[in-house]
Amino acid sequence: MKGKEISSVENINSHIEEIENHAKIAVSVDCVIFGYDMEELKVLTIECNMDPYKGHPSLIGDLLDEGEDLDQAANRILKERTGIDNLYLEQIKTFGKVDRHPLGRVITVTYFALVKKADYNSNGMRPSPNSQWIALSQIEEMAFDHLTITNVALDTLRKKLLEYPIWMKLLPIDFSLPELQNLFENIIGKPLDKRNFRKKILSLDIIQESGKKQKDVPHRPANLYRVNQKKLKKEYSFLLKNPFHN
Amino acid sequence: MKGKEISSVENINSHIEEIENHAKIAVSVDCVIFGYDMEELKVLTIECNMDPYKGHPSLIGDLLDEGEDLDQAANRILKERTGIDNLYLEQIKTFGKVDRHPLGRVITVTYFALVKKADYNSNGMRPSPNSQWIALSQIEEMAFDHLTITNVALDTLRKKLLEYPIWMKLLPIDFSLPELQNLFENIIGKPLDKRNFRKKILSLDIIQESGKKQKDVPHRPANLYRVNQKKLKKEYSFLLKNPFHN
DNA sequence: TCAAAAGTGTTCCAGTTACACCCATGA
DNA sequence: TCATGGGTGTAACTGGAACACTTTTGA
Repeated sequence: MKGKEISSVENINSHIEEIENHAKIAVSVDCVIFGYDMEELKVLTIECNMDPYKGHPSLIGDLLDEGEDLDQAANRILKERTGIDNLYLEQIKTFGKVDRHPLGRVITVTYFALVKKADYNSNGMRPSPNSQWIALSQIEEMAFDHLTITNVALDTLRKKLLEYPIWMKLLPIDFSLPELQNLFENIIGKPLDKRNFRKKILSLDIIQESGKKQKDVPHRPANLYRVNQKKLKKEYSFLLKNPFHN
Repeated sequence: MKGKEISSVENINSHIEEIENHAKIAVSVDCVIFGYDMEELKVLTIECNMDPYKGHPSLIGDLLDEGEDLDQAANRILKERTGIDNLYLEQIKTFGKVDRHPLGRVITVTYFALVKKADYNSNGMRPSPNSQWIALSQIEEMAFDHLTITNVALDTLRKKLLEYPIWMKLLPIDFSLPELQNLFENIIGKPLDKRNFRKKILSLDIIQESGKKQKDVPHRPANLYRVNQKKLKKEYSFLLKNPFHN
């Protein structure tokens, strides 16, 4: 029996092909925007007004424009919705189930972004009235496949958190070690030993004492730290700017 | 000064919007197909016949069809090009620079796949004549942004390799520890200590002696091992089937 | 002076690294 | 008997985990 040849040779990657006549598809970019208010990790959502998901929170996103790169689109969306430019963002995954959106076929490229909540609240912009921060622990359902997306984003964040000091993108300039530990516990989802946590973080040499202390707390005030910029530049320079990986 | 409201409320995720009239875009799925022939890690490529990349190797891919899920498309492409169904595959990243493809705008969702080369060679299919396996060490240029994609795939593979025994997807049923070590060294890119490597792998309890030995080698024949199916089922069941993460 | 949370060191264990010689086979 | 690569154990080191008391502030 003579072997059949594997597939034809014609291919988008090898030969000229009629791209114009081929199926084109709507592509959206959705962002899982994380913020941390010294208590809980939250996600910025907008209320969905579309059957069958009416009333459910959905992620922040938009359709990709013709002449727009993916990272550009993510940045545009973040700027539009938070008022902040150049947020830390990273592509997560692309979701493309045929029936994932009730309006028709839309595949979505997803990103996660990290926002300092103080910036969000104090830029002179008024958030759109039907958007809100929801604590991760409070999220039960979301529109479309957005709960799945949020969970994948959280997994990604968890992993990155242990590899790189991206937590700094969620914190104000001055922060305390207990606040940082709480952030970690929130994201990782389990309590950490205080002494071991401090030892670990301080050994990284990525933060330094600011000299300041907490004020007006009904207990011993914590020392405030800030990021060691030298170390940051030397070892994590990609955290200094918005990384365009594309 | 009264705060300006952030963005309008209308949005693909919140309100009904004219999807039909919005920009639609060609979407392709490209696969970085890895194979290992007991010597080197290789990638399956096809020769590009399109200016300005004529003659360069490119990845295996195709345009996404209207009613096709992303993972489905990846599977279809792999089946078409390798003759094998249900290969191990995982989504890597989506690349969407506006000018990445000379035929027009095409964003590409990329996957990596792992093939046992013996399967590829012995399924009665004749590979298409202009496709070939290229050793990673030999790859210098590729068409489009495929070199970038391949490098990202390799990074992903490197990380996964240390976390899960996905290397089994590259090896024949019976394999020796020196072969496995060589595979690791090939992917990680540096030599490993023989004793430590064996200790580590054997302690995972994921392989067991098959009782067989290498034949016709001009030196002491190595013991052949195979995967411990019980352990595999218990701890890595996702390796038993093609994982549809979407 | 009390309540509340901040800050601080040491010991133990497990996993990783470094390292050198004998063994089985075919030629 | 030689050349070639296969197979084996131990000691030192490193990083993580467990764990309890003292300090500082505001009320």
